[in-house]
Amino acid sequence: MRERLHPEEIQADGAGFLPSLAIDTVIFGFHEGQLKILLLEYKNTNWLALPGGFVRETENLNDAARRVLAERTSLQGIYLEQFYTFGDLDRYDPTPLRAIMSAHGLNYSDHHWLLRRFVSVGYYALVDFTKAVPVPDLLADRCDWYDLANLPPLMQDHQKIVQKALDTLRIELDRKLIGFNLLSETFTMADLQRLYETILGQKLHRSGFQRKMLSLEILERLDKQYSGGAHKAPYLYRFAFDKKPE
Amino acid sequence: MRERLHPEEIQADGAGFLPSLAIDTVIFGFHEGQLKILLLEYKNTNWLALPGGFVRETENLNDAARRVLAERTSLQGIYLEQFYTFGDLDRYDPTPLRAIMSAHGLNYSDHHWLLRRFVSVGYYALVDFTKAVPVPDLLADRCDWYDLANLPPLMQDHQKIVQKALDTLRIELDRKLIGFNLLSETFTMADLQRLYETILGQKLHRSGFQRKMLSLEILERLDKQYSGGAHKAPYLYRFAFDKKPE
DNA sequence: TCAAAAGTGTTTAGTCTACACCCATGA
DNA sequence: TCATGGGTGTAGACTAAACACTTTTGA
Repeated sequence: MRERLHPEEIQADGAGFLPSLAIDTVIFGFHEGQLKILLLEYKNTNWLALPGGFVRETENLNDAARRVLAERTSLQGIYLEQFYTFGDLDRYDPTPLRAIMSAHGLNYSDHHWLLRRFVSVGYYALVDFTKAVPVPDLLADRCDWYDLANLPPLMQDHQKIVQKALDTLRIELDRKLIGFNLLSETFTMADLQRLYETILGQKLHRSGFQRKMLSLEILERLDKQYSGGAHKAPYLYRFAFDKKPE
Repeated sequence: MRERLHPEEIQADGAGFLPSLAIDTVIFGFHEGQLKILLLEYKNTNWLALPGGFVRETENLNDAARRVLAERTSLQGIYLEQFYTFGDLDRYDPTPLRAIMSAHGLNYSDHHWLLRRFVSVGYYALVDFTKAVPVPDLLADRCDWYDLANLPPLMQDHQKIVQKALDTLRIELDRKLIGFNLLSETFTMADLQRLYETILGQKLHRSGFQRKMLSLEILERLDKQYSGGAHKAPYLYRFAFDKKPE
């Protein structure tokens, strides 16, 4: 079921894939008050990059993005949104990829399809941190979460892609009620508020936030959660998909 | 200065352009209370299509869109925004293009690059209707404005592209103050309101609209316009770019 | 002086902010 | 019973909607 980039695909002339077109995904997670994204670390280099992939000739663009997402997180049915297509010429810098390929003991000609210019369609995904199982791709030896607030340098223009994804996420946050996709199925109002504050980068008023969220009428109140803390137990909530479809 | 698709480019194997990648532009204009878009009519067929083009190998994606826009409207420095990239498999229907090429007396093999699958990056542009000079491309014999409210059937998925462009325009309308790009340099408050009402598809309250626009502090009030009507003359306004940059 | 359109004032309703208060809970 | 976090109440500020009133213009 799981499909990966196979060696023969790397060596071939890109056959079976649409040429000059790539996909990059910014996969957001939320854990311990921190927004995180999934990054790949390439073998024998210090290059960090966004999970990406290519579009099969017989595959919808959006399906290709879903496939990339599923390959890296082992998750299906995740919130995924296309946000921008990056096509500047200065994206085209074969140096890192050549180094990565060398690290694999592969030395291709400068005309290898992976070294040519790509236009890349950017997607962002919102996943439940506790459910995702990061899986490296063939060229990488690690796939891990990194704090968005403290990102290491990224390959090519991936820093710019992350920034644009975050900008889009902030704008869409209240318009599309997408924040819930970053939490477990049940959560407290405080969890939700911490998430919103982290994404937006600003404090929100507790009582106002609660009222606003409840007024949307998309939250289902469940039993209280007895956390063991010396204070009133908070209610748990669940996002009720059916109550107000987008 | 003006660059067009030359015959040798059509006949060649797409050399010089990024393969499998296209650009489609939804060019909005506003005239006599109607939102309009520019469409191309192909020779000897009844096919109508959005102005489009391809990306040169040595050209930024956004520059390619600007080039396409300039070629069709003879305008520079126009508001242009990328809004979505369309990559479904069912976009791929070579029938219309084959018919168009036949109408030109050209009979190419099924492997001609124009007949292969394309992923298309969608842009929308907002132009001053009175300034644009529609210019057909090589394959078309007409380039004209059509009422958005009464569109004829379009080629391939162009109807869907137009709809998505309009959806985006509506969402961005107040967030980015982009409506002004559709009017002449000076306009009355009534002009502006009619434009907003047309884009949003709903009536707005006159006094509230006026106050809201003025409160943005981006409109510069000029002399009154004596229209000859038997009523109070309206002020002319100008959009003051410098007052509140985006 | 009248009708029509433009500009502004005013009343009202709704929403958001800030603070306050009470409740539940385990130490 | 105390401290702490959770839930709701409420007064004031701000914003938006609806309506009314005045002004300007040419017939």
